[in-house]
Amino acid sequence: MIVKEINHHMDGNDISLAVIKRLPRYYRYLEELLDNGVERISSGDLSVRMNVTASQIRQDLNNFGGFGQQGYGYNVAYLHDEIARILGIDHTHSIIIVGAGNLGKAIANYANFEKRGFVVRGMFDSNPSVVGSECRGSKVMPMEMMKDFIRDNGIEILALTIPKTNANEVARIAVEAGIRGIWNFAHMDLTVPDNVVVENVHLSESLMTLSYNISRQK
Amino acid sequence: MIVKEINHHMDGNDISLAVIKRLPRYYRYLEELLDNGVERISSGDLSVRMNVTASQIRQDLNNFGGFGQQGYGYNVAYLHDEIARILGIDHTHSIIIVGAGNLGKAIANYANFEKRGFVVRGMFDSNPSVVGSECRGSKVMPMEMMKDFIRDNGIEILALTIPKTNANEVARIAVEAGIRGIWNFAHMDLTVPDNVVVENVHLSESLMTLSYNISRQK
DNA sequence: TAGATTGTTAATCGATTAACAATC
DNA sequence: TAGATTGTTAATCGATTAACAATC
Repeated sequence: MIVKEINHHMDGNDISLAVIKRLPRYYRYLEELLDNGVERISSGDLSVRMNVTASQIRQDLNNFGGFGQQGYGYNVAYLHDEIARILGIDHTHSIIIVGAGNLGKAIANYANFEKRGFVVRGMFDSNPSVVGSECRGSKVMPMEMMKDFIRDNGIEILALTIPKTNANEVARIAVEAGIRGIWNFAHMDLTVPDNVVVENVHLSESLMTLSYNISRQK
Repeated sequence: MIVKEINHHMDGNDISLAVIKRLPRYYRYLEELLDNGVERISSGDLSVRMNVTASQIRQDLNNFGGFGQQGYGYNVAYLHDEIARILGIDHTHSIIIVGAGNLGKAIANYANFEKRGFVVRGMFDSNPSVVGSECRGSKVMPMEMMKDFIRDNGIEILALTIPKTNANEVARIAVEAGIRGIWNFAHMDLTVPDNVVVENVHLSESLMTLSYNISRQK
């Protein structure tokens, strides 16, 4: 028996990546409107501010539900909170950082993440001379402790800021321990099971894209 | 008189962003093949390694030229170098970093960039207590010196690792001084002239995407 | 109510994949 | 030469934009 899929995508897994990648930007603009005391906004007004089409905004939002009202537009506070809920940032997430180098420390010290509910619960490093050092009020632990730490503390997210050499091995252990997502800064593609999410931040690739665009500029 | 556009896109500005974003990944895989002593590769073999279609690889590459040979495939070293040339990383680029916080320092210390020809020429910060401190062999300079420094040293790229409050103002000054591209880590959209390239790295947005995907995972 | 603006369908546009003749 | 594999055209698929009836 075929059940017609309901509109609001309760299964949630058929929304295109392009749409999902735009949600945080909507969220950022709504936050700003909220800070400026703006109560409501139409897709037309928002489209001008964000430099996208009003059509796209309405299409994107309607993937998740009808958050607006004809003749009125969208209530900023309400839409803001709905997007937070969609993004899963209406509750906290526990993170550990593996790799206590410059980048790992930068992320650990990044206050804004905590504001969004991403809480750094621990840091790990394989280098004995780094282990034990303090970073943002917590001591850097040795790699051997990672697996149990993930299990014991229900860690959801692993921020991976180590060279590519050991990245897949660390990922494998973290997956075994039940990690849900990996924020990958290592310069390689991780191999993980389907139920584990990987979000790549390949800084050198981003810089190469910039280089390309500069080169092609008249 | 209408001149039919030649195939290799000498004007260079009509290639889709999707293609361009894939180039650094091709480059990374070719580098790896090169390191492993692989001499030639077919689009079919590469497609298996990279988990994309062979068709896409051939289409992407043919935006820039016919780098392969029927019955043979692609010469790894040659294609590697050609992609480097396309990306504009066959020569060095001068960078300054504005914002000598954790992230700025992390980028400054990131040896891999130098390997790709991105050379950090200076760092700047508005905080007097940071100015003068050493970072990777060079002293952090006060913001007031940035404009002249860009001009005098022919700086191409500005890595912007400051809070959003002053980001647009710094960008404006850098543009006046002749900057070609901005690698923007600030949580906002910069407003720059058309001939200046902006590449955004919005870390919190990346983390929100990860959060979304975790939430939707069964 | 009249005007504004949504939600949603239809039309367009662009990107990906498939297919195959060309050719090494 | 025969087999392999490209470069490229055509077919398909998906995403964006336009249009407008529904409705607040």
